[in-house]
Amino acid sequence: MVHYQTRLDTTFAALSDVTRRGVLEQLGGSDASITDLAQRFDMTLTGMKKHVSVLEQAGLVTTEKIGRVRTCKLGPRQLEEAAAWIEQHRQLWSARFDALDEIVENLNRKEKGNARSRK
Amino acid sequence: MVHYQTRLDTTFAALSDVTRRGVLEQLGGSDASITDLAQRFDMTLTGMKKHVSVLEQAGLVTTEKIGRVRTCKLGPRQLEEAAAWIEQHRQLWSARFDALDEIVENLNRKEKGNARSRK
DNA sequence: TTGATAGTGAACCATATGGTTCACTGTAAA
DNA sequence: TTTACAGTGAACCATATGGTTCACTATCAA
Repeated sequence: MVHYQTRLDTTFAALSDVTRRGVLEQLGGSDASITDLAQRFDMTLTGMKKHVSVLEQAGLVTTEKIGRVRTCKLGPRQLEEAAAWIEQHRQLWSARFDALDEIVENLNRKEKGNARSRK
Repeated sequence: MVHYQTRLDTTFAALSDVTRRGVLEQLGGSDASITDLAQRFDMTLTGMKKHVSVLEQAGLVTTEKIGRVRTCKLGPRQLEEAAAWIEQHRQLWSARFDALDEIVENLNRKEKGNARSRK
């Protein structure tokens, strides 16, 4: 049905790494340079740069280089899509589980009824 | 703070593949065997088995083998965790963006004020 | 002008991922 | 009792991922 598969792919993939989720939390607090982040997560500049690139690719982060420092900020609200997907399916899920609950309950009730009528 | 990093890793990783998200949608409709799914997604049995294993590992799907067919159902509600993480950060996000909006607005207002006083 | 600093890119490495084929087991059906 | 079917596991393949080092560029500061 939907067509943003690839976007969702990259978004979820970006979120599937502890370090990157950490970076997002960090940036939730305040903007930071690559160096800041590399230090905080005990990693090479190059390594952190890669993570930031992945996040940027996924639109979760935006960066701007001023002079020689690149500042990273939380990006446009791409989490929305991921949230929407999950939410949609969570509801589906719940519906099914609720249905299941109901069936089970009905069975229990019948069970009781049968037990009573069998007496 | 939180400690379920690994769980989140596997959940998000599981969701980062189109086929697997497709399987989840499929199972949202009705339970299915590996063969069913393999056909529907034009893939080897072995390949689909792997996907199902990943989903099962992530707790998004449960399976039960009866006779020679393994039936896959939506699993316990592991989406909750992922949803919770995203929701939490979405709010953080929004807060920051709202703050930004406010700052911009204030700047605009000041701008106007200055313009007026400069006249 | 000379260092130090911040980031970048290429090359490399080990491991993971998404897929296949092939050989096998266990179950169902004729 | 054969034969067909559903699934499994091992081996393999190409590509992606998460990380490193090293050599380089650009910029800031003394």
